[in-house]
Amino acid sequence: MRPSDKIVPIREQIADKLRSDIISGDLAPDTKLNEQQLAERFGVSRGPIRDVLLQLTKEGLLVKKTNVGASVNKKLDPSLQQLMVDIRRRIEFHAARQLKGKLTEDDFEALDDILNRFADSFEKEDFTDVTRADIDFHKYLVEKAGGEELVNLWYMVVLRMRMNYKRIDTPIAGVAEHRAIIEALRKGRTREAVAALRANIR
Amino acid sequence: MRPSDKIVPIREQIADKLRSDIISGDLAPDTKLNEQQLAERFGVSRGPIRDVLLQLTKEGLLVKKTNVGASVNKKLDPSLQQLMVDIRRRIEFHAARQLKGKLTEDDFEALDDILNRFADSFEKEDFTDVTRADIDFHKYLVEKAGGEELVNLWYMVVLRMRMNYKRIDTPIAGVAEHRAIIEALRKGRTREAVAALRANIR
DNA sequence: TCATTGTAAATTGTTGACAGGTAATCTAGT
DNA sequence: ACTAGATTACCTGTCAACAATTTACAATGA
Repeated sequence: MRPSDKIVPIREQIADKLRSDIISGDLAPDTKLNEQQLAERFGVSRGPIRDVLLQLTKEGLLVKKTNVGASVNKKLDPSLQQLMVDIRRRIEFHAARQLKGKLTEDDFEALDDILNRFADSFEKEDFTDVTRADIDFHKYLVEKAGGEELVNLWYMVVLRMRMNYKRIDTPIAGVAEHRAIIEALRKGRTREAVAALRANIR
Repeated sequence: MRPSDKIVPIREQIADKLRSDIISGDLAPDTKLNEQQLAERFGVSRGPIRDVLLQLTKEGLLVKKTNVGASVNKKLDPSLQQLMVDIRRRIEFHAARQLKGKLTEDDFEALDDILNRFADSFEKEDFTDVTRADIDFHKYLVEKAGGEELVNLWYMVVLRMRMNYKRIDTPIAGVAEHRAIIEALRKGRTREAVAALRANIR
């Protein structure tokens, strides 16, 4: 089976869409999500929608109250935000160390592709896609190092962080920072990679 | 509404039961969980069961494959385990710092109650309950400091850690270690509390 | 006027049935 | 006896209808 044949379950697609909407700020905090409305919007029944809402709740993007429903979570207070940054760094540093000498040429190619997407979207000023590419970039490294297992944990942290960076003050890092990470990894210079990541994650 | 009136949704109870079974080792890794069987066992339909399985998957206790089902996750490899310990410490250290001067007499009472449960279960050699009490103790602190938000993240880490400590080699800390944590917190000595936590989390 | 109680609308939780996919079993042919 | 292909049984994913709960609103009484 070719990679391009990979089928994506409906409920994953819905989850991705909602995640984007929340992170980009299209869905403001405290916005209530109605199961029926979402079901009609995506053309499915309420079952898969409930799954998605439960997932996003576990990821921290939503909050659910019994018999009331799900709504968009609020921003983190500063001290928690700092903790999240700290934890995210721990995870990605760990990934960088694990990956020393483990990345193939295919991997670097895939990372380059993601960075190109990043650059294109940046030029078009499509910052939602920029964010997506940025997340994909880091996700690739984390997954390669720790598998789906670690990605789950990382995802929770990074998504929650991203909710706090609103459109206006988006301190999105440029392409250069990411290239620095790749170059350090390619040369097997773990310390440099870690330093580049530290500068990039904030 | 008195706290004792708090109603616990069925699906929470089922989740708790399954979590216990997995952490205690009653359900070995790779054990497949059949939705229909669980539904009959708990006397509900498959709907709530699916919710629970999805939750536990997000917590990292289970792994789901599309159209195949959920099964108990494997143990973490050592390097990931170490990362988990590291992250858990970060979270609880953060909690200890946040809580300086914030704990009321009621809080200390509640913590004492939990420790008594811990001691009782320890004497009866009911190590499943010991684990539960241990988790409750730390959970209380984390929740007080960071709310449900932080608990979610913490939970994922601590549950995954606990899966690795099997019955035989359970290096469960004693009551004394926990008392030391409480005493340090009571006196407002954050550094001591952090040190006590560091010794306790391993 | 305000508080309270009762009713109605809307929304979530749950259920059972159906459709689609996976994996195990069986059969046929070498 | 062993492999390949077809068939069957089982299980998950999805759906639509029903039950239970909450919320909003209006009516009643102090």
